[in-house]
Amino acid sequence: MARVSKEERKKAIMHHALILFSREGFYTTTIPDIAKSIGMSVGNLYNYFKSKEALAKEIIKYISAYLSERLRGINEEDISSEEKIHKIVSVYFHTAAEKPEMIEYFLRIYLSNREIFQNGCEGMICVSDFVTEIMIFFEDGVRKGELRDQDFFSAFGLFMGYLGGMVFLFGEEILPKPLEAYIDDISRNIYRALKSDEN
Amino acid sequence: MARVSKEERKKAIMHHALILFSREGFYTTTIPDIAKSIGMSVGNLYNYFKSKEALAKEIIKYISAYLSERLRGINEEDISSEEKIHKIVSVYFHTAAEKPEMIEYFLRIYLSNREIFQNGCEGMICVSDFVTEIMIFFEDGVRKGELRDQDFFSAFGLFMGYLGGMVFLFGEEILPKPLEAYIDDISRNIYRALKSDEN
Amino acid sequence: MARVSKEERKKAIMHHALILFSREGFYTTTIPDIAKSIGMSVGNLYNYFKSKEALAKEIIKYISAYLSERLRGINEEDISSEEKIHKIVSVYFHTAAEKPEMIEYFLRIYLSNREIFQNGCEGMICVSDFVTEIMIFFEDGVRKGELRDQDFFSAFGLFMGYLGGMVFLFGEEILPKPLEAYIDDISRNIYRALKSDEN
Amino acid sequence: MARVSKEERKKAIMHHALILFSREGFYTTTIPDIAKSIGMSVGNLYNYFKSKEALAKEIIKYISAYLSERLRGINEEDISSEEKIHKIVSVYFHTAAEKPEMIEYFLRIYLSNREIFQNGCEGMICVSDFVTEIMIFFEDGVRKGELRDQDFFSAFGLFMGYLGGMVFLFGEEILPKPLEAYIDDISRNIYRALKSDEN
DNA sequence: GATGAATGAGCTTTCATTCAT
DNA sequence: AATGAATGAAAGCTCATTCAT
Repeated sequence: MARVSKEERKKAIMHHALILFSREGFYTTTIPDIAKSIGMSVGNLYNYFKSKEALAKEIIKYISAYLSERLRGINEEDISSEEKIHKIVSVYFHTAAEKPEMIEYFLRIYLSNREIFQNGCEGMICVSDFVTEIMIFFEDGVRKGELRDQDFFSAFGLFMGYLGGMVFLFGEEILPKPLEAYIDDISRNIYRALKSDEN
Repeated sequence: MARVSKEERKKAIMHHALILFSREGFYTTTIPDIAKSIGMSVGNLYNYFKSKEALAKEIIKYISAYLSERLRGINEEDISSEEKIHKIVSVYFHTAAEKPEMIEYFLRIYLSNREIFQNGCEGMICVSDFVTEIMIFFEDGVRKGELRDQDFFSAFGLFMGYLGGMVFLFGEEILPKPLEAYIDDISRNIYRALKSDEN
Repeated sequence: MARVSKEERKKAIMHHALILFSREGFYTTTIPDIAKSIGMSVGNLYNYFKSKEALAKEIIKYISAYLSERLRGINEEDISSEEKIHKIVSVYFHTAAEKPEMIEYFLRIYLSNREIFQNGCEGMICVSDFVTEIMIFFEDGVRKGELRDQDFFSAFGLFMGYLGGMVFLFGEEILPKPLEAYIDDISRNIYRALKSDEN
Repeated sequence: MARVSKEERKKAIMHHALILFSREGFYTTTIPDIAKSIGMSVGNLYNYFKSKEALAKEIIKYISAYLSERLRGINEEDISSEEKIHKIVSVYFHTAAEKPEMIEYFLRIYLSNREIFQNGCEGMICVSDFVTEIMIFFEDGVRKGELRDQDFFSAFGLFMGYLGGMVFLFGEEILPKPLEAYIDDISRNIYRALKSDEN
């Protein structure tokens, strides 16, 4: 057990907790549930996270870092805004398909349980990396004349709400096709909504 | 106490529970909390709803009925799809501003706590009225040639995700302006995304 | 509803309660259950019996009266003790087969829930009619020289314990044959145990 | 607290619960009552037994094991059936006198509350050890020609019903003499009922 | 670091009984 | 006599967190 570093152990806990929280909900997942899923004692888990809430907060920071890193890659590419939109949608949906727990956690745990994230994650502090990348994408597009210059939140809400909504529908098993099948449609819709009129 | 009918009393309970659930969350709102907020005993509350979950399910049905009724009014008007979009966004945002508990409940309680609504509200049964109205709007628009003929869920996700996302941002007090200030922007974005190319 | 006398109404309540108590147990049967089974309101039921316990006590008195009446008939017949034993066993088993609720109530509710019958039915006050008839049977037999003169309770315990035990086994669906099939065997065993040595 | 093993702790809980259940009844004994009687917290009690019913079931198994062990000793002795009957009655009554809670539990809790023991203790599964020893005693006696060959249940019901009935009368403080004073009478009655005719 | 027994407050739910009508 | 909404105490059970080892 002493083989792995404290940091690796924390990661492992977060990974297991993320899966349980996203699958069962924050309140319906117990600390013993999490401990058992890692094969660790309840008491020891508290050596790594001082409370269930603290664990939940660290997880959302981890997810934000993960997603923003992927967005940063796209932002750094020298491609049109239209192509970037397609890539962002693609990354989001592929993540939702391959690591559904991440997006589910974002939507069902983080966004929906204000009371848990109140102290320490107010506003969007704990997901600011992620928001920043969307902002960079949007402002780049406007600067290049590819996107209409509108209120940032109108654009941000479109992106996040639309993608989140689709993943919700997918999670409810309402969508008749796999998520990836919607990438083209949705990218097009977003692009049409955001593009500048001269294009 | 016999002044009010059993049905009115149920409505009153639902109203108080709706406010508490949307404000504090399902799990962090207790039955005694609800009873106290109405000035009713805990035991008596169970004469009206057989469980906390049953209460939550009746509330979402009530919200779906409320919203779908408003949408039906719009669908019945003889106006363009563009105007309808504007009216739908307007109704949604005004509801969110005036009865924030309804939209918050929809987003934070209903959509995010699958386990609560599993038995009896699978799929979107408990909000089917509402979904139906969106479908009618969309298919009418396509039939009239005003909207592009695309996958319904691509359109539905745009509507519900986008509007929900904005209300989320508003609830987090992130939006710099009141919700209503975004009606024009958002209506335009949605219309651009959905309209047929010949328009 | 005013057609029937108060006494008839009480009987009806006792009858329904007897069935429910014997089938489901005293604590697992609720007053609303009883009220519903008669088609009467909960409040009105309390006009006839001042509490659940009072109802239970009246029921056991009723059962004792019913059984003792049958035993009195046997005691008054001019037949041998051996024949009387056979008739008593027969009455008991036929009652258990045809009105199982009576014997079940006696065994499972009355004998097993001391706390309910503590005030008002101490000792065997509420079943004294019944005990008295067994005592008459036994003392008659001794007087006639047909039964051994032994401690009354040794004889009473044999009668009541043995018969009760068989009904228990029957209720548990453990007996391979119907109750009545055991009448001869059991009568013989009791007679052998009790008869005087000169016979 | 770590002085005692988990198994010893379970035994201790069962012991205290047994006394309370037999004295006060299953439904009138609360989990807090039991916890308090051991000096343990309510929550911790649930670390040992997953429910009140599970606790009740383990207790009856324990009692059955206890009694059957004593009966096995008697069955293994090389003595006549008449002597065995005397010893069995003696063991039963001494147990009832010294550990009244055991017999009371058997009679008042186990036999009378079917609903509690329905899942997991159907038929006589949870007391099968005990029933088996009575069966061995009876069949040995028949084989040796000391007991009449009759239906096993006619004999079993006599044994268990009679002994149970006497303990009931004792528990009701109806018997004028201590239980032990009845051992000879009752043994004789049982022997007369069961013995083969040639003896 | 690691364990898991122990705590106890607090949850949802039940139900005998009352009482205004 | 009759109704059934209303009460509220108390039940069984859960679970985040602690702490002795």
